[in-house]
Amino acid sequence: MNAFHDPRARPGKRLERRFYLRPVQTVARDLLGRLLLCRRGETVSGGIIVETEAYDEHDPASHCFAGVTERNRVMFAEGGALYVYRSYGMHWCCNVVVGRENYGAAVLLRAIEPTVGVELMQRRRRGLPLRDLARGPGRLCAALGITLDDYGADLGGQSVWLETPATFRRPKVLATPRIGITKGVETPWRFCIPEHPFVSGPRRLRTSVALGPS
DNA sequence: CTCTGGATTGAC
DNA sequence: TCAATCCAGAGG
Repeated sequence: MNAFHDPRARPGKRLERRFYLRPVQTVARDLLGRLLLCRRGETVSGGIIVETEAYDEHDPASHCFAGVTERNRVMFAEGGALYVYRSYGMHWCCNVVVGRENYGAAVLLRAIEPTVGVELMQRRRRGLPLRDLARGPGRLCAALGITLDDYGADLGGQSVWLETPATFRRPKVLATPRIGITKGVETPWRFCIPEHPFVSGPRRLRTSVALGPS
Protein backbone atom coordinates (compact mmCIF):
# COMPACT_ATOMS: atom_id res chain seq x y z
CA MET A 1 0.00 0.00 0.00
CA ASN A 2 1.29 3.41 -0.95
CA ALA A 3 1.70 5.32 2.29
CA PHE A 4 1.07 8.63 0.60
CA HIS A 5 -2.42 7.56 -0.39
CA ASP A 6 -3.08 5.35 2.65
CA PRO A 7 -6.28 6.79 4.17
CA ARG A 8 -5.02 5.78 7.60
CA ALA A 9 -1.77 7.69 7.10
CA ARG A 10 -3.37 10.73 5.40
CA PRO A 11 -7.01 10.69 6.39
CA GLY A 12 -9.34 12.21 3.87
CA LYS A 13 -12.74 13.66 4.65
CA ARG A 14 -15.74 11.49 3.90
CA LEU A 15 -18.29 13.04 1.54
CA GLU A 16 -21.35 14.21 3.41
CA ARG A 17 -24.94 13.45 2.53
CA ARG A 18 -25.54 16.85 1.02
CA PHE A 19 -22.85 16.18 -1.59
CA TYR A 20 -25.25 13.72 -3.23
CA LEU A 21 -28.30 15.97 -3.04
CA ARG A 22 -27.45 18.10 -6.07
CA PRO A 23 -28.12 17.81 -9.82
CA VAL A 24 -26.74 14.53 -11.11
CA GLN A 25 -24.44 16.18 -13.67
CA THR A 26 -22.99 18.41 -10.95
CA VAL A 27 -22.30 15.41 -8.73
CA ALA A 28 -20.83 13.44 -11.63
CA ARG A 29 -18.22 16.07 -12.40
CA ASP A 30 -17.58 16.89 -8.75
CA LEU A 31 -16.74 13.23 -8.11
CA LEU A 32 -13.64 13.55 -10.29
CA GLY A 33 -10.56 13.64 -8.09
CA ARG A 34 -12.37 12.10 -5.09
CA LEU A 35 -11.26 8.86 -3.50
CA LEU A 36 -13.36 5.69 -3.83
CA LEU A 37 -12.63 3.09 -1.14
CA CYS A 38 -13.85 -0.46 -0.61
CA ARG A 39 -13.31 -2.63 2.46
CA ARG A 40 -13.36 -6.41 2.11
CA GLY A 41 -12.76 -7.94 5.55
CA GLU A 42 -9.58 -6.38 6.90
CA THR A 43 -8.38 -5.06 3.56
CA VAL A 44 -9.08 -1.75 1.85
CA SER A 45 -8.55 -0.91 -1.79
CA GLY A 46 -9.50 2.02 -3.97
CA GLY A 47 -8.31 4.99 -5.92
CA ILE A 48 -8.97 8.38 -7.42
CA ILE A 49 -12.08 8.72 -9.59
CA VAL A 50 -11.10 9.93 -13.06
CA GLU A 51 -14.20 9.16 -15.19
CA THR A 52 -17.98 9.21 -14.53
CA GLU A 53 -21.31 9.31 -16.36
CA ALA A 54 -24.62 10.86 -15.26
CA TYR A 55 -28.03 9.21 -15.75
CA ASP A 56 -31.48 10.20 -14.56
CA GLU A 57 -35.15 9.30 -14.97
CA HIS A 58 -35.74 11.85 -17.77
CA ASP A 59 -32.94 10.33 -19.84
CA PRO A 60 -33.84 7.58 -22.36
CA ALA A 61 -30.39 6.01 -21.84
CA SER A 62 -31.03 5.50 -18.13
CA HIS A 63 -32.01 2.20 -16.55
CA CYS A 64 -34.74 4.07 -14.66
CA PHE A 65 -36.26 5.90 -17.64
CA ALA A 66 -39.32 3.61 -17.66
CA GLY A 67 -39.90 3.85 -13.91
CA VAL A 68 -39.16 1.70 -10.87
CA THR A 69 -38.25 -1.95 -11.42
CA GLU A 70 -36.61 -4.60 -9.28
CA ARG A 71 -33.17 -3.88 -10.75
CA ASN A 72 -33.20 -0.06 -10.60
CA ARG A 73 -35.14 0.29 -7.33
CA VAL A 74 -32.25 1.88 -5.43
CA MET A 75 -31.84 4.61 -8.06
CA PHE A 76 -34.97 6.14 -6.52
CA ALA A 77 -33.58 6.11 -3.00
CA GLU A 78 -32.11 9.23 -1.41
CA GLY A 79 -28.61 10.08 -2.68
CA GLY A 80 -25.70 8.35 -0.99
CA ALA A 81 -26.23 4.65 -1.78
CA LEU A 82 -24.62 2.26 -4.27
CA TYR A 83 -26.45 0.96 -7.35
CA VAL A 84 -24.83 -2.19 -8.75
CA TYR A 85 -26.00 -3.95 -11.91
CA ARG A 86 -24.82 -6.76 -14.15
CA SER A 87 -23.57 -5.67 -17.53
CA TYR A 88 -23.69 -7.85 -20.64
CA GLY A 89 -24.43 -10.88 -18.48
CA MET A 90 -20.95 -11.06 -17.00
CA HIS A 91 -19.58 -7.86 -15.47
CA TRP A 92 -20.59 -5.74 -12.49
CA CYS A 93 -20.86 -1.97 -12.76
CA CYS A 94 -21.41 0.43 -9.86
CA ASN A 95 -23.12 3.79 -9.54
CA VAL A 96 -23.52 6.44 -6.87
CA VAL A 97 -27.21 7.17 -6.25
CA VAL A 98 -27.98 10.89 -6.39
CA GLY A 99 -30.84 13.22 -5.48
CA ARG A 100 -33.93 13.17 -3.29
CA GLU A 101 -35.98 10.08 -2.60
CA ASN A 102 -38.35 9.13 -5.46
CA TYR A 103 -36.21 10.89 -8.06
CA GLY A 104 -34.27 8.32 -10.09
CA ALA A 105 -30.65 9.31 -10.71
CA ALA A 106 -27.17 7.85 -10.41
CA VAL A 107 -23.58 8.40 -11.48
CA LEU A 108 -21.77 5.49 -13.13
CA LEU A 109 -18.20 5.17 -11.87
CA ARG A 110 -16.22 4.31 -14.99
CA ALA A 111 -12.58 4.46 -13.96
CA ILE A 112 -10.24 5.07 -11.04
CA GLU A 113 -6.53 5.51 -10.73
CA PRO A 114 -5.63 2.74 -8.26
CA THR A 115 -3.85 4.20 -5.22
CA VAL A 116 -4.87 2.16 -2.17
CA GLY A 117 -4.36 -1.60 -1.90
CA VAL A 118 -2.84 -1.77 -5.35
CA GLU A 119 -1.30 -5.21 -4.79
CA LEU A 120 -4.67 -6.59 -3.74
CA MET A 121 -6.35 -5.16 -6.83
CA GLN A 122 -3.58 -6.58 -8.97
CA ARG A 123 -4.25 -10.03 -7.50
CA ARG A 124 -7.96 -9.69 -8.27
CA ARG A 125 -7.04 -8.67 -11.81
CA ARG A 126 -4.65 -11.48 -12.68
CA GLY A 127 -1.54 -9.34 -12.31
CA LEU A 128 -2.48 -6.96 -15.09
CA PRO A 129 -0.54 -3.70 -15.41
CA LEU A 130 -1.60 -0.82 -13.17
CA ARG A 131 -3.20 1.08 -16.04
CA ASP A 132 -5.54 -1.82 -16.84
CA LEU A 133 -6.71 -2.55 -13.29
CA ALA A 134 -9.72 -0.24 -13.11
CA ARG A 135 -9.95 1.49 -16.52
CA GLY A 136 -13.61 0.79 -17.42
CA PRO A 137 -16.68 0.21 -15.22
CA GLY A 138 -16.51 -3.60 -15.22
CA ARG A 139 -12.79 -3.58 -14.52
CA LEU A 140 -13.28 -1.08 -11.69
CA CYS A 141 -15.71 -3.40 -9.90
CA ALA A 142 -13.50 -6.43 -10.56
CA ALA A 143 -10.48 -4.61 -9.09
CA LEU A 144 -12.34 -3.55 -5.93
CA GLY A 145 -14.29 -6.79 -5.49
CA ILE A 146 -17.67 -5.04 -5.82
CA THR A 147 -20.58 -7.37 -6.67
CA LEU A 148 -24.36 -7.49 -6.36
CA ASP A 149 -23.79 -8.08 -2.64
CA ASP A 150 -23.04 -4.35 -2.50
CA TYR A 151 -26.38 -3.41 -4.06
CA GLY A 152 -27.89 -0.58 -2.01
CA ALA A 153 -24.84 -0.21 0.23
CA ASP A 154 -24.91 3.01 2.27
CA LEU A 155 -21.92 5.16 1.29
CA GLY A 156 -21.97 6.40 4.89
CA GLY A 157 -21.11 2.84 5.97
CA GLN A 158 -17.95 0.76 6.22
CA SER A 159 -17.98 -1.32 3.01
CA VAL A 160 -17.88 1.20 0.14
CA TRP A 161 -17.45 4.92 0.64
CA LEU A 162 -16.06 8.15 -0.80
CA GLU A 163 -13.60 10.65 0.57
CA THR A 164 -12.10 13.94 -0.40
CA PRO A 165 -8.39 13.08 -0.36
CA ALA A 166 -6.09 15.21 1.80
CA THR A 167 -4.34 16.16 -1.44
CA PHE A 168 -7.53 17.09 -3.33
CA ARG A 169 -7.26 19.71 -6.07
CA ARG A 170 -10.27 20.37 -8.27
CA PRO A 171 -9.29 18.88 -11.64
CA LYS A 172 -9.99 20.16 -15.13
CA VAL A 173 -13.06 18.42 -16.54
CA LEU A 174 -13.80 17.23 -20.05
CA ALA A 175 -17.48 16.58 -20.92
CA THR A 176 -18.22 14.12 -23.75
CA PRO A 177 -21.04 11.84 -24.94
CA ARG A 178 -21.47 8.67 -22.90
CA ILE A 179 -19.95 5.36 -23.94
CA GLY A 180 -21.73 2.18 -25.03
CA ILE A 181 -25.30 3.51 -25.18
CA THR A 182 -27.76 3.56 -28.09
CA LYS A 183 -30.15 6.26 -26.83
CA GLY A 184 -29.23 9.78 -25.80
CA VAL A 185 -25.96 9.30 -27.65
CA GLU A 186 -25.27 13.02 -28.07
CA THR A 187 -25.92 14.08 -24.49
CA PRO A 188 -22.52 15.11 -23.06
CA TRP A 189 -22.94 13.62 -19.62
CA ARG A 190 -19.67 11.71 -19.47
CA PHE A 191 -17.02 13.50 -17.45
CA CYS A 192 -13.33 12.76 -17.22
CA ILE A 193 -10.01 14.32 -16.38
CA PRO A 194 -8.59 15.25 -19.81
CA GLU A 195 -5.45 13.36 -20.89
CA HIS A 196 -5.50 11.27 -17.74
CA PRO A 197 -3.90 7.87 -18.52
CA PHE A 198 -6.38 5.92 -16.36
CA VAL A 199 -9.46 7.10 -18.30
CA SER A 200 -11.20 4.55 -20.58
CA GLY A 201 -12.59 4.94 -24.07
CA PRO A 202 -11.24 6.00 -27.46
CA ARG A 203 -8.52 8.63 -27.55
CA ARG A 204 -10.79 11.31 -29.02
CA LEU A 205 -12.93 11.09 -25.87
CA ARG A 206 -9.94 11.41 -23.56
CA THR A 207 -8.25 14.40 -25.12
CA SER A 208 -8.93 18.11 -24.81
CA VAL A 209 -9.85 19.00 -28.36
CA ALA A 210 -9.77 22.52 -29.71
CA LEU A 211 -13.28 23.57 -30.63
CA GLY A 212 -13.76 23.83 -34.40
CA PRO A 213 -15.37 26.81 -36.11
CA SER A 214 -19.05 27.22 -35.25
C1' DC B 1 -44.49 -17.73 -21.30
C1' DT B 2 -40.66 -16.55 -24.96
C1' DC B 3 -37.43 -13.43 -26.96
C1' DT B 4 -34.04 -9.68 -27.39
C1' DG B 5 -30.22 -7.02 -26.52
C1' DG B 6 -27.29 -4.51 -23.45
C1' DA B 7 -24.22 1.95 -19.16
C1' DT B 8 -18.39 -4.44 -21.37
C1' DT B 9 -14.34 -6.92 -21.76
C1' DG B 10 -10.62 -9.54 -23.67
C1' DA B 11 -8.94 -12.44 -27.21
C1' DC B 12 -8.03 -12.83 -32.18
C1' DT C 1 -13.95 -7.65 -35.31
C1' DC C 2 -16.33 -10.70 -32.41
C1' DA C 3 -17.77 -14.17 -28.85
C1' DA C 4 -18.81 -14.77 -24.02
C1' DT C 5 -22.90 -15.00 -20.99
C1' DC C 6 -27.44 -14.10 -18.65
C1' DC C 7 -31.14 -11.82 -16.98
C1' DA C 8 -34.20 -7.57 -16.95
C1' DG C 9 -37.62 -5.86 -19.51
C1' DA C 10 -40.87 -6.04 -23.13
C1' DG C 11 -44.30 -8.22 -25.59
C1' DG C 12 -47.77 -12.08 -26.46
